[in-house]
Formats: sequence, structure tokens, C-alpha cells
Amino acid sequence: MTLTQLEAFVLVARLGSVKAAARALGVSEPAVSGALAALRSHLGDPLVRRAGGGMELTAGGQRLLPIASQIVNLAADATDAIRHAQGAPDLLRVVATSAVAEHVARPLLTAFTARHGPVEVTLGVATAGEMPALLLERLADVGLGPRLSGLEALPMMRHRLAVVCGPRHPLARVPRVRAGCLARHDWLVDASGVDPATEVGLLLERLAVPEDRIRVFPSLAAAWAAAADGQGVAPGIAHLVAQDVERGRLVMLPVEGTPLDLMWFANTLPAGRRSMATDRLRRFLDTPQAMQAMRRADAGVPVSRFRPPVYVTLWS
Amino acid sequence: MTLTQLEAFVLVARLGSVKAAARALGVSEPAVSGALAALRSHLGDPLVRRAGGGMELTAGGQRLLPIASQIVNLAADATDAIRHAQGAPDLLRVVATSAVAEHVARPLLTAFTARHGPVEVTLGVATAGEMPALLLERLADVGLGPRLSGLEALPMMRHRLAVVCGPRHPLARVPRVRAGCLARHDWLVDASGVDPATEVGLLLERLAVPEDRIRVFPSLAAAWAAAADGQGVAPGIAHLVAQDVERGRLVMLPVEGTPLDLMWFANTLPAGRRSMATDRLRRFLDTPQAMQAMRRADAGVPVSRFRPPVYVTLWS
DNA sequence: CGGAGCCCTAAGCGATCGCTTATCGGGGCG
DNA sequence: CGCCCCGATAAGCGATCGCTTAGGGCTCCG
Repeated sequence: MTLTQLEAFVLVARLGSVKAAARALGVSEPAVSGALAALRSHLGDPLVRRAGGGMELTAGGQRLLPIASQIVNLAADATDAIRHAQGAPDLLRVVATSAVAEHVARPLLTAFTARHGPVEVTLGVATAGEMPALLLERLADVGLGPRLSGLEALPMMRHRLAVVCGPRHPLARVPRVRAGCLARHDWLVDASGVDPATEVGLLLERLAVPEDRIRVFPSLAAAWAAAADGQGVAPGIAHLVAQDVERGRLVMLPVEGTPLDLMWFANTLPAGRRSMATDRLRRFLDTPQAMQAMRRADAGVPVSRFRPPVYVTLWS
Repeated sequence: MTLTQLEAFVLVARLGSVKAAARALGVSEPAVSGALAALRSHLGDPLVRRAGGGMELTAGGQRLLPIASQIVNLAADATDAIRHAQGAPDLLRVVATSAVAEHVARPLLTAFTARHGPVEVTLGVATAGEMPALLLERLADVGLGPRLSGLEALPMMRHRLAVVCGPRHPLARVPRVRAGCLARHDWLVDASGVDPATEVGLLLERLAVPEDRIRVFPSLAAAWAAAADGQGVAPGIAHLVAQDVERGRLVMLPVEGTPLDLMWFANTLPAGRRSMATDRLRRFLDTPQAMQAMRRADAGVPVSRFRPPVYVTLWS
């Protein structure tokens, strides 16, 4: 019984699949499957069983889950405690949905570290679906993106979501775009577009856009560039595309109900269970400096890989 | 950071020495030292430092200790939970001071298992000094011996401690033995005689018996046999030597203040933190069957090795 | 100043961990 | 019925774990 094995089990149980757990841990699927198998044989219990679609916990697995989760949490506490006792800079592991990571998180965290002294910040990309597990298992401290249930969600940034396309796109000249006809055009999105827990994912779902109409780009900026090129329509975050719209490179479509008024949240564990650095970031989010940093539309930031394995194994 | 390493650290911290921790775990000293070194380098903190006589915790070590202890405890909980969920027989790990293990624990536990159905009981020998750590770290469920502070001590068996010797020993004919002169004779004891936390150890300490006057035998029975042979005086548990005294093989010395009225205790974690099997044993201790089993003076039980490594590593 | 404890390091060994790529089985769905 | 997705398994590899015996260094004590 190793910590790695318990971690693998907890993530499989929480995310409901070996594949998802492997992705969240940034390792291959057999790595997780193997850890699970080792734990199974050690404890002499299947722990999780395949059950049509997802995985279900055995009686033993149900009892093990909270205990294993606690152990994993305490292991994180242990490293934190030592870190802190040594006066080492606090560690703040931030995960964000791809759109947030690309345009908002970077300047925000840069401003935060500049202002709040010695903090070691890491930023990674995750889907909204895996964020709760990552936060609960202390693989991350803050999850930036849509509100997550079961966690403490602090409103972070209000933004507006519109639909944009290039000036030569057929829809660019239509005076009024009906929502229904949007499903018949190519959609150019980033990774969060195929994450049904994000706003864009929900939007595409609501519009019933078929999968073969969705083209995933490595970044929102790339999707907008393709849209400007006339290859299709794209979701656009108002203040970020404003400059391109002004210069005529993009057109904001007059879709009924848009732009959508939306909010991004900073999701964390409840007070007491989160680290001090996390609290400091939460407080920072309420300051004008934070707002200013997030509003700054520096779309030119270097885009990280598509889904980088963010989480180095905590216990080597 | 492995569970083994955390376990080693906790025991070193609790017992105040690498040597003691190694003994409690039944492994060699470098094994513990090595685990500690690995944890140290992983966390980048010395954790414990040598400080004249014992070991002292660094600031980081002090923070780590309660966390590591919790982790170890939860790991034990995990195996318990699975065991229980599978309907496997409960596990009850009993440790006792050598005298108790030799004469009282065996028949007691035999009667307990016979009466209380499917329970898997293991019995080991430990010094009273290491019992608290063993119980707190869930390496054992019950510690039989003297009352241990900080734990729940259930009175288990009243007994009387006398001083005995062979019929041809010079002291055997003295009408009144002064306590002071006992320090000038050879003492024949078992392992618990050199454990200053047991009654016999305290007795020898109070009598100021010098170390070179103490001869340690692998069992109380062996010490009594040597005493009967005239090789010296020995501590005698009244009801256990009664038969030998009756037959003239041993003489109970008229030392002032003896026989001492003493009590053995069953030490456990407080309610709620102990296993169900532990609770069952506690209840059993109040029954006439338990009393009867313990009173039965079957000194002929095969004596275990001097200090057997009782505790197999919990996580392989 | 020599000895005794106690802790640490060194060296070595077998087993396991943790990860990879490649392949096999099995259940749901068209 | 066959396809496809997902999980389990196989094989292999390097690193680490966990343990041993042997020996070196430190501190305390006589």
C-alpha cells in the first residue's frame, strides 16, 4: 500500500474512470490501472468495478475512499508543514480551464507574485470536470473557471461571451442571426470548447452543434485567427476580441441572447482546509490590482501545449 | 515519502531513539536510520536531531509528527475497513510485558477466541516503555502490563508480587529480611525485570540492586527454576509460584512490605479510536471466564524467544 | 584518554515501484 | 454482427525501497 496507489484509487473513484484519473495525474492509463491492481491485490478487494459506462465502488471501496482521501490530504499537509516550518516560499498550484489559463490567469498570477512576495506559483490547465477531484485531493489549490459545486467559489471576473467570425464569412452580413442556424456552421474552439462543464461547452451543447462541426485549436487565439480567416465561427470573450473587432478583423454576430453575461470563479476548498497562500490569493482577487491585471488583454502570451501534464507526482 | 518512512519517523520521535524504534518494529537499526535519512532528504529537513541522551524534534519535525501519526493511523484504518467490509475475522494484536505474556495472556486470549467467535489474535512481547507508541501508531491494539499514562487502562488482574528463593539459599532461613540487604544478592529475573516501567523493574530500582547482580533469563519460569536451584533470589508472582512454594521447591521470603498488591492493566486507545475486537476483549475481561482463564497457572506454556520481532511490517 | 553507546554511512542484494509501449478482452451501440 | 471504446494485462526498464552486515564518527562517562 503506497501513497501513489491510494492517490490513484481516489482519483479513479472520484472521476469515475481510469482514463480520467490518468489524465488528471498526467500519466498513462496502465500506470493508474497498475497502481489500482496492486492496491486491489494487496487489500484483497476489487475496490472499483466496471458498471456500464462508469465505475462503481464495492463495499470495501466505499469505506476506503474517505480514508484514502484523508491520507492523501495529510500527505499534502505534511509537505506543506515542512515547507512552512523552514520558511520556504509558499506553494500555490493553480489550475484553470484553457481559456482562463490563456488570457486571464497568467497576468493575474504575475501581478499576485509581484505584490505578495515570496510565493511559488504553478499554473496548469485542467477541465472543469476534473477540478473538484484535483482540489479535493490537494493536487491543486485553486481552480479557475466556472463555479464548481461542493467547493467554495469566489466570483473572480465578470465577462461577456459573444459569437464572432471573420468579415468575409457568410453570416457576417446577416442582420439577425437565429440561434438554430449556428449549428450548421463550423465552430472553431479551444480545448474548453469540448469540455461540457464550461460555458462554451454548454453553449455548443445548447445549440446542438454536431461534433463534426467542431474544430479544436490549441488556443483561443488560434481559433480567433482561423475565424478571422473566414474558416468558421468562434466563441469570443468580449473584452479580449474587442481590439480585433475594432480593427475589422472579427465581426461580433448579432445572435439573440448574446453577448452572454458570465462569471469566472476561483474555486477553493472551504476555509480552514486551504493553505495560507490560497487565502492570500482569494483576498488579492478583491483588489483593484487584480481586476486591472485580468482586464489587461495581453493575448500575446505564449500558449502552453495542448494539455500539458501539469501535475508532477507529488511523492516521488 | 513512503508509509514506512513516516512510520519510522513517528516511532523515533515517540520513543526518542532510533534503536528503540528499530526494536519496536523488529528490524535492524540501519533500516530505521535509512528510512529516516530518506525522509529527511525528501523533505529537506533534519526532522530529529541528536541532543544529549535522546533525540529532539526540529520545528519541522514537530509539525510533521501529528500529521505523520494520523497518516499511519489512517493506513491502519484502511486495512481494517477493508477487512471488515469483506466479513473477514477481526484482527486483534496484543502486546504484553514478558511476564504477562508468559503466564496470563496466552490462556486469556485462548479463552477469548474460543468464546468470541472468529477473531484472529496475535500476541507479542514488548517493554512497557514502547507500548504507548505501539498503541498510538496502531501497531498493536491492546497492551497488557502496568498502567500506561495517556491511554485508557482497564484493570485486568490483581496479583501479588513476592520475593522467592530456593530452600538452600542463605536467606531462606532468615526470619526477617530487610529490604536493604536484598541488593547484595543475585537477582534472577526475566526480560521485564530490566524494564524500569514494570513493577519488577521498579522494585529492583527501589532496592538499588546493581546491574551486575541482575541475571536475565528468557522466562520467569526459567528464573524460578534457577532460584529453586539456589542461584539467587527472584521476583515471584504469588499465585504462580504457590505450587512450588507448597512443595518446598521455593521459599517466599518475609521481606517487609511484600507481597506487594499489584494490578495488571489492559491498555487501549480511548473509546472510538479502538477497533471493535478491542472493545470485545475489554468486555470479556470483566467476565468470570476471563478471570478463571487468567488465574489458571499453566506455567508450562512454551516460552517464546527472548525478544521476538513481533510486529511484521504492516505495509509490505 | 579509553571505552561504550548510539547514530550514521557504505555496500550489496532482492523485491517492488512506477512508468512506458504494445496487445488483449469485453461490453455497449450502431 | 462487427466496431469501438475502455480497462486489464504483458513485457521491459530504471529507480527506489527495504533490509541486511560491516564499519566509521560522535558524545558522554569513568
